[in-house]
Amino acid sequence: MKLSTKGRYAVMALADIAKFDDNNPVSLRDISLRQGISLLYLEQIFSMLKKNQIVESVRGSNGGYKLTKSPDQIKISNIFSAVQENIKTVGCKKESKKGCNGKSAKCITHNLWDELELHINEFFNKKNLSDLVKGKNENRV
Amino acid sequence: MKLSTKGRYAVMALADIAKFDDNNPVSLRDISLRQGISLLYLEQIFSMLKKNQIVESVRGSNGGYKLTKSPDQIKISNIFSAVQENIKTVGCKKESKKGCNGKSAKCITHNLWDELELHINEFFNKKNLSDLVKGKNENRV
DNA sequence: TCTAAACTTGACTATTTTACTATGGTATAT
DNA sequence: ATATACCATAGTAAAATAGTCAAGTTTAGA
Repeated sequence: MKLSTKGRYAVMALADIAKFDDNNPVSLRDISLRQGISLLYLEQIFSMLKKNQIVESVRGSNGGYKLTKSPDQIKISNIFSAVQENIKTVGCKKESKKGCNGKSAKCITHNLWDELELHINEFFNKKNLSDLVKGKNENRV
Repeated sequence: MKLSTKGRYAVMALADIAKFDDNNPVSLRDISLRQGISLLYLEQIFSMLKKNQIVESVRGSNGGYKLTKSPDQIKISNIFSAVQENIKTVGCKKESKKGCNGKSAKCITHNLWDELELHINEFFNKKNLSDLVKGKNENRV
């Protein structure tokens, strides 16, 4: 069970932007250099973030990306759902696998995985971007 | 972020055994049929569970596996660590990747992932096998 | 005693997912 | 005008997942 880079990079990049409280757009090139993430990969991720109104873009030179809302209004869960980093604890929800379909027998552990999903999502709903940038600039590269 | 079948199957299989409170060993063949898990795959998983003293085996015909402890003493976290289903939220712990090594710059989101790991592990430490088999036999296949 | 049922072990493999890279654009500040 | 930035789609190498295959050993019971 591991977190993929897509979700992790998305949060890292947005936290990087959030560290500046001014309204200037931040270029992907800068984020790429600071966070050590491939520029082309970042572009992919930001395309999704933009589609989901987490960020807005400013084109042209000196352009880049800005957050659409203030950091305390952007929850980790918002970011994860935008880049389709979702939690999957159980395969027997949609598919009707043997031992766990709509019929009589429900797999013994089904409830456990549902609870786990809730438990994890609760965490992502509680945390927002501003939680990450407390003590701004202290570790800036 | 998803749970692999190895961990899920291990818990399912052990819960299946725990449903019987008697001391008779349960054969992998029976578990395989009831839970719809490949017998050969189960053998692999139980080899690990045995090495970690979660179960003990009884050889010969009418043999099978028994729990070494009572269900309420077997935590989900014990099972997961036995089959090496571990939580990995961050890649920059051991490897010294750019942007997050031992030096000055610590990746902005590092603490978040550590907290997430703690949050998830807390759940696995709280839950044990007996939590799963409450209302025993009601949905038995 | 014999044999089938059960456990044991290690190697192997197909499929899927991840984590990107490559290519070829379009838009715009300077 | 042009360099710098965003935008979009396709491809792909490596790793992880989810098993299978083969070749045993052990032992209860006929």
